[in-house]
Amino acid sequence: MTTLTAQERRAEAARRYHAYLASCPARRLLDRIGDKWVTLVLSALADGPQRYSDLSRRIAGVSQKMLTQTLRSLERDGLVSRSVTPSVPVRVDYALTPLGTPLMPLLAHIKEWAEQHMDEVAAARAAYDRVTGAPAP
Amino acid sequence: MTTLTAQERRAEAARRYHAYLASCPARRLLDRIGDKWVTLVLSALADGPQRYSDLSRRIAGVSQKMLTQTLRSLERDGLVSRSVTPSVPVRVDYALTPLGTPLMPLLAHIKEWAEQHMDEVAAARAAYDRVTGAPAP
DNA sequence: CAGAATCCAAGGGGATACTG
DNA sequence: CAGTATCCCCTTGGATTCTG
Repeated sequence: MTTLTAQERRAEAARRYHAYLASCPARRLLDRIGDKWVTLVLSALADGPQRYSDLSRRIAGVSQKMLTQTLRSLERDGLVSRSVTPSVPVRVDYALTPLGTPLMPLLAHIKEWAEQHMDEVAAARAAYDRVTGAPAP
Repeated sequence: MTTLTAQERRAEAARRYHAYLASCPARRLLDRIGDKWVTLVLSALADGPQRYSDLSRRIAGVSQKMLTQTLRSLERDGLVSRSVTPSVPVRVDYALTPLGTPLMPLLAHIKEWAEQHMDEVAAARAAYDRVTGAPAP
């Protein structure tokens, strides 16, 4: 007999659901481009190959840790290539790959939607806060 | 004289950059749809209005806390409407608004891209891990 | 039924310092 | 120059309990 409490059944359902989400392509994509630095790095590289220090300057708000971590993850995903020139000091160039390039039109599409609709969202938010009386607790 | 150390100048640049990002429409949109439960709730509601308990069952992995919090934020953004029927016990229905509805084609577009390309990303990831010898530290 | 409130563990991410 | 390593804070989110 599988005697499970309601709690245990819910926990099991949640576990399965998480496994499902981990395999969902759309969710995986959103996890990547939802990352703050990922989109910024990709957008910067859309203008052409860049050195590490160039990226660091262009994306002024990023820490070295997050920049390196983001670049590593993008390299691992095959979206960005990393090429080292063994000079002194070393020079490292990053660039979009053939796999990463077709991502840019999608980002452009998202940006377009945002510029068309996000002001309405902002207005809705202001109206909501006016009614509830709370700007953002 | 504005005598600033290199650290102070970098900190100031980061501060400005964060302020810029907070006002960037595309970034704000990505922050929303990058949220795990937001997309799942919106997708569920795309099938028509749903009660709280319906959503809770359909999105099996979500806690009540996150479901409520997500619904509140979506209501605040004007993407979802909340209607209370004062019966006993109360009944609450959620639905996409005219502002939230046009978001669905965008999500469909993202999903389409993901299903076309995410397997290549997975392959790149596997190749990367094979070379580096690390499945995922 | 539809939440609100509280507690708490895990992880993300910044600041700093060091290196080949 | 292009990182790596470490510390540490603070947010995120799950579990639990209580209510109208």
